[in-house]
Amino acid sequence: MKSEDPTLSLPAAPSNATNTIVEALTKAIVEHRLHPGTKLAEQKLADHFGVSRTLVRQALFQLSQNRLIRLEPARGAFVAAPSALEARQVFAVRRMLEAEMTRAFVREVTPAKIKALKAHVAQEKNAVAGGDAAGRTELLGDFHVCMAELMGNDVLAQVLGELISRCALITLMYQTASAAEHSNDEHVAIVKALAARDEKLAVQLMDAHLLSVEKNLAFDRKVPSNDISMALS
Amino acid sequence: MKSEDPTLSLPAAPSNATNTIVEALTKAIVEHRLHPGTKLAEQKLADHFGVSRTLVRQALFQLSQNRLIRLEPARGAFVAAPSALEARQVFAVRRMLEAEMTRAFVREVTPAKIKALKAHVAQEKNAVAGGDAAGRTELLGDFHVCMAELMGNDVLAQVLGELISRCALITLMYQTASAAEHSNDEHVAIVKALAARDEKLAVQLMDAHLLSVEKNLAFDRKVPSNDISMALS
DNA sequence: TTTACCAAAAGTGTATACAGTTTTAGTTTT
DNA sequence: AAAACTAAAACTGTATACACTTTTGGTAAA
Repeated sequence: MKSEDPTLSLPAAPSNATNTIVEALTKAIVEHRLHPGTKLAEQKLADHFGVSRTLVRQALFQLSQNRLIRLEPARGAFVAAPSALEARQVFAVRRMLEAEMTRAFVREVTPAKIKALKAHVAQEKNAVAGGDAAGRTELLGDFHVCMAELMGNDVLAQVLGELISRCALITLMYQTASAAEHSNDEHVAIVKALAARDEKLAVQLMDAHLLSVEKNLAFDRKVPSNDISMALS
Repeated sequence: MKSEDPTLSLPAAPSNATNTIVEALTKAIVEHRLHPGTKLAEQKLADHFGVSRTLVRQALFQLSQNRLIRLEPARGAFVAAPSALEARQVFAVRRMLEAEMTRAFVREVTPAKIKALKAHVAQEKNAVAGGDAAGRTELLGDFHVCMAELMGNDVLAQVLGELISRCALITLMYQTASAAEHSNDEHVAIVKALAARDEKLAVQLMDAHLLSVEKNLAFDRKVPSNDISMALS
């Protein structure tokens, strides 16, 4: 489902080692093995990955652009703790963008596209049934990126992907298992409206869905911070 | 007009020297002193700015994330040459996002906000009257970011800003002076509709405006590539 | 004349070294 | 005992060094 057009590919993968580090840290943060606020010291990471600080610094800079970590001048890198305000703003933008996306999707819907979405929703169901919070969150987010990709607009898919990954931390921190199940049900309903070419209903369901996801986040939870090597091993 | 909330501030300005380089290169690219395709050799830039390659590399990486340059593994950095396809996709996303933004703006419009927009449009008029293509393009783009900021959603302003800066190169390459004047007129009309709280009209004008900007880009022009030190001196 | 090849030059990718800052821990002072 | 100070340790920011890859320019072969 990932686009492979080289002219539009993301951050131009600077190298392989750096990307390995980025992915490992992303996974650790997103899976809650590294809690918000945890300090990521460059030398410790370099030792852990068996590379020099140079590559670690590249990786940290990339992660800071993804909003997964915060870079404080002369103080170092810390796992980000997105605020409730930021979450609300991200969701407001998503509602704007996805309302129009849904409208456009209905206008050029095809049986093949519906089939692809249905396949995706089925995958979600499995992930939600299993207990894996990280995989579940990723798939639920991918549904929206999937729609964008099916419309053939790589820029849209990328912008939406960034917005979703930006609130992935938030969603992961605050979304309960039952809320995830609810999301999956709503995806099913949206696909049904898309298949029926019911523009008004599809847009309304999408908007309600995003509002519901946002409303179900429990912003009052708190999380401790912990050790790097523990989390990555 | 710029938001100063530290929790939402952009790429966490890694340092000052790096940012100086990023800004100097951005200006040079956007002002067409560095043409698409031009190679940006690290050592030459380092010499020019009187720093080590380390800082230049950081700057180049940042520019690659802004899509102003392309990073080719083991080959180096080149000024980007955005394709017509990418331009169309960026504008499609902008139309989606800005249609909804306009709708939301009308719903919470105030005299103060209208006043701010009018002030901005007046600034544009001056820039368009003068001959400076770079300043003109920046101000015309800022009108849209300005609307986003007036709505108090920093994330929206940032996403929109990225989209606009992403097609700044395209716009600059292909937009004529007369088209710029046309844009300014359309901004005036949009502000008028916003002030009248005419949602339908405002949205329609915004959509037409973006379509018009896109349609007036002359994608068939070609540009040569040239020397770094010339362009930066 | 064109193509193929090869060595030197230039350039990128990564590691290391060093300077300046922040954090830590111990000691003194109130 | 708490607060204030200080020196060492740890860490970040930047420069430099070196290995490896690409580009270049020239020579030889077709």
